[in-house]
Order: sequence, then C-alpha cells, then structure tokens
Amino acid sequence: MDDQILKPGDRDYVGALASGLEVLQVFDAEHPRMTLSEVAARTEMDRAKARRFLLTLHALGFIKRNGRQFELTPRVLQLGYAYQASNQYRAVIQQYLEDITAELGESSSLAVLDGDDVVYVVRSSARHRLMAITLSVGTRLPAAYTSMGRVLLAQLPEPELDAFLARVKLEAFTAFSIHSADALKKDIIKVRKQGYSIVDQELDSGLRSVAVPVFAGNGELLGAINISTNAARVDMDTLLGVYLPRLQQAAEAVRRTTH
Amino acid sequence: MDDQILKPGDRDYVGALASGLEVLQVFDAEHPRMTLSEVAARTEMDRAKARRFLLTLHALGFIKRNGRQFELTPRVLQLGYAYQASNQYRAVIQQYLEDITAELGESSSLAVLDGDDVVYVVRSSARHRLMAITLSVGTRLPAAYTSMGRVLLAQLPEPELDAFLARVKLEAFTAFSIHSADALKKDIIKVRKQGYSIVDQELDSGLRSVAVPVFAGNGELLGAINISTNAARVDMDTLLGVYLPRLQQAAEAVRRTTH
DNA sequence: AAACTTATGTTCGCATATCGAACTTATTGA
DNA sequence: TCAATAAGTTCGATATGCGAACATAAGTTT
Repeated sequence: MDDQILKPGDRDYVGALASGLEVLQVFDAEHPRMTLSEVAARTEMDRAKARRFLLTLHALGFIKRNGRQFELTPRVLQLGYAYQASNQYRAVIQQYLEDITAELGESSSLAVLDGDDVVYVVRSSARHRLMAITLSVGTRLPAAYTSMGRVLLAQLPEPELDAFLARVKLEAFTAFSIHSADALKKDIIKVRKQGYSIVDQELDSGLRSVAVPVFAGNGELLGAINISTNAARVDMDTLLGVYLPRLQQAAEAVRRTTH
Repeated sequence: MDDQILKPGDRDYVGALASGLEVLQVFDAEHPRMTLSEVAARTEMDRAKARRFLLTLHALGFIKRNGRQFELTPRVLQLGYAYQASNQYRAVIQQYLEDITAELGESSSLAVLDGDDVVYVVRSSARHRLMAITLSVGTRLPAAYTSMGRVLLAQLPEPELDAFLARVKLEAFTAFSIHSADALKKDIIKVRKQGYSIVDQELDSGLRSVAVPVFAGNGELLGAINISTNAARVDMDTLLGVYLPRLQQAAEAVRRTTH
C-alpha cells in the first residue's frame, strides 16, 4: 500500500479538503480578487458549496472580504513557509545567487522538480528586467522547456525519466521549442554527459539560460541553479565561456559550504 | 451578515477543510518531516483521521512520503503564490530593499499586518548574519514588538487600534519589552506623529530596527519597510541620522515609481 | 528467537457534516 | 421602475468523514 496513491472516491479520500484547496488555488495573478459567483464558475462548484469554502477560509484567516470581493491574505504564505524553512541551505544558496546577480547583472535561481514542472524556490532577480520581475518563488514552469528542468530530469533514475517522457505533453511555445520526446531524451542524455543544460528560446522569445545541478556536501541533490538572460544581450560564447563557469563555481561553493 | 465570521459548529463551516489545513501547518522548521503518529499527536487528532488527511494531501501532491515519514513538497508554495503574484509592486520594492542592503550591509524587509502579527512579504537579507538567515518570506512576528508592526498599527483607524490593544497579550521577550497596553498606545501615537518607529531590543537581545510606512502612488498602503541591525554595531545616532533618511528615501522612491 | 512496544493499516457502523435545489433578498444597471 | 444578476438562506437527503476496534508490521529489548 506504500506507493498507492488515493483517488477521489476512495473511502479515505477527504473530498472537502480537496475542494477547499481548489478554492484557495483558484486565486492567481490574473484573478487576485473575485466574487462568490466567479469563484463558483472557475471551480465549477455549486454556488452554495463555494460559499461555504470561502466563508470557512475567511474564518481561518486565509481570505479576506471587501464587499462582494474575496481575496487572499498574507496568511496563505504560512502554508508554504514550512517548506521554505525546512531546508536551511536556502539562505546559503540565496547569498551565492545574489553574488552572481551582482557580478553579472543577470537573474539567477534555484528550482526543484515537482511533478512535470520546476518550481522556483530561491530567486535573485536582476534589476529593471521585465522577465525578471514576473518570476518569483512559487512560480512553476514546464520542466521540459527549462534548463533547470532538463538538469533535474537528467538526475532521475531511468524508469522515472522514461515515465516522464511517456506522459509529458510537448507544446510549441516558440519556433525553437523541442517537439518530440525522442529529441528531448537525446538532449537530456547530453546534459547527463556534460553536466549542464542550455535552453535557448524554447519557452519564450529571447529567453536563454544555462543551468547546473547543485548538491549538498553529503551528496543530497538540492536542485538546479541557473542564470537566465536575453539572447539579444548575451551570445553563446559568453554563456559558455563566462556564465557557465561562474555557475559551476557557485555550485561548488554550495557543496563545500554544506554538509 | 457581511462582517459576521463563521465559527466552528456553524452549519456553513467546513470542518474537514479546517482540519486538513491544520495538518498542512503542523509541519514547521523544527518538524520538517514526521510520522503519522507524530502528526496525530501534534494536531491532537485521532490517528485514523490524521491518516486520511495525510493521504489526501499526498494524493493532491502537497505532501510526499518516504517510508513512514511525511514531508511537504514545493507544491505548497503554490498556495501562497497567488498572494505574492497579486501585487506587482513586490518586485519593485525588492529592488529598493536590495539597494539598501548593498549600501548599508543591513537586512531590509517589507511586512504587512495580519491579525496580531506582521508577516514578512519581501526580504533582502544581509549576508553572513545569523539573524538575517532565520527570517524569510512568510515569517510572522508579533506586531507589538516590531518597528514595522508599530508603524502598521499606527495606520489603523482608532477603533481597530483600540480593539488590538484590548486583546493583545503582551510578553516580556527581553528586559526592554514594552509591558502595558498604555505604554504601547503612547508609543504608537508617537509613531503617528513622527512617521517612523524604532524598536530597540524588545523582541530579542541586540535586535534594533527602524521602520516607515510605504504607500503606492495612489495612496494605497503597501506595508512597512524596515532596516534591522545589531545594537552592538549601530548606535542610535547612526540609526536616526543615516538609516532612517535612507529608508524614507526608499519609501519615497516606491511612492513615485508606483501608481 | 521470543516477547514486548510502537507504529501503521484497515474495516465498518453510524452520526452528522456537507451537498445542492429551491426559495428569498439585495444590488446593479438600463 | 424593472429586469438581470448576485448573494443569502434553508433544510431534507445522503454521502462523507469519524473513530473505535481489531489486524498486521516494524523495531527494540531481553
């Protein structure tokens, strides 16, 4: 039973919890505040049901109400806080990433794999860059199209990588986007060999990034770190000749500092 | 009914959601991973009940399981993400706070009021400082004992401030901790007049900080920003003569940049 | 190896928590 | 003023979730 995952309908599955969390997650950057009817529509719940969850979340302090509009409160940060607090290496890594940003003027991040996405868990944003501003801790991006994603996929045991490749839905974000599981697998094998990944304008026009894995001194994989830049500003020689060594240096510094 | 808050036992209150969120929040820095029995003990739930919530959260991807141990996944960051994403000013403020850290070598933060606490929502940590490392986005501290808290309390309408003073439980964290609601109210009135707050070693030995409110160009209160330092390193003259003007400058820059 | 302790898995009767249809009331816009 | 939209509320029904009790597994001690 250990690896068995509950499904909705299983007697031990708590549907009210699942539905309540769905209500919490319906708020996003495009819908920071909504009426009861909007929440019901977006969650496809009966209005009375959605109302009960909104009022319960309000009672618990996770949602506030302004007239007919509901919105999240900072208390929701509490739900993710323990995840961030559970790894004391985060603060150390933050310092190294900020060094990179200070030195190269580019954004640098740490991400971990979660399902088919990477999740940003540490972020040092370069200033005055539009792309930099829109990414923050908690942001998820498809692993298949990011350099950090490919680095983390490269660390998976073969069966898990194959399972990922079997289920991943590939999408043409740009003309350069990888479009077959075969091609993706070939690239990941290459990443395994060379120890880094470069992804160039596959997710968004102009977005170019390089990533390496980062380990603690005890061998534990902490995630992938990257430097992301704009193709118009940084050519491939600079990415390989300057940015990659700097990133590898930061990964090595993390490894030596942690145990 | 607008301002009426549901209570447990009310027919519209969804107890299973409340309990499920309690399970999620039982994980913290000291208990990043726990067995089923530990979760049941810490939440004071029947073991079978705790088990159903853990397995449901596992099915939803918020918790992972290693043998008998359960721990949070990065997906929990998703729950707080919408809150962070809902205010585009956060990225702008981050830049200004990082300028302060770069220039003064001190940590600087933005916090908002949530219940009787302040919650850190933006953070620029000075490097190699123990205190800096332990505070992060999502951290909550008692509003009464922090400079940002007092600045935010000073912004409350009188009835809300009085309600806060009536219910707040004061605690002697240090010998310098304020210990009466009267003294706290006097200080907050002073903060209203002078437009900033200094709190000196009331929460922790050596911890000294100055805070000011920060508004968007349209008058919306965004929170309070602070600079926190160590009393051994920065005297009161420097705090008032150098740090405060710098903070006010950052608040003014935020006001001019946002609308 | 056996006994004991601790932990977890599972079942299922049952009480009640939650669901949603339907009706009422409030708000908004033309 | 009226129609449309939105929200509040009730309550019968029943599916959900609870927890006691028993079974099984794992770890520790003797």
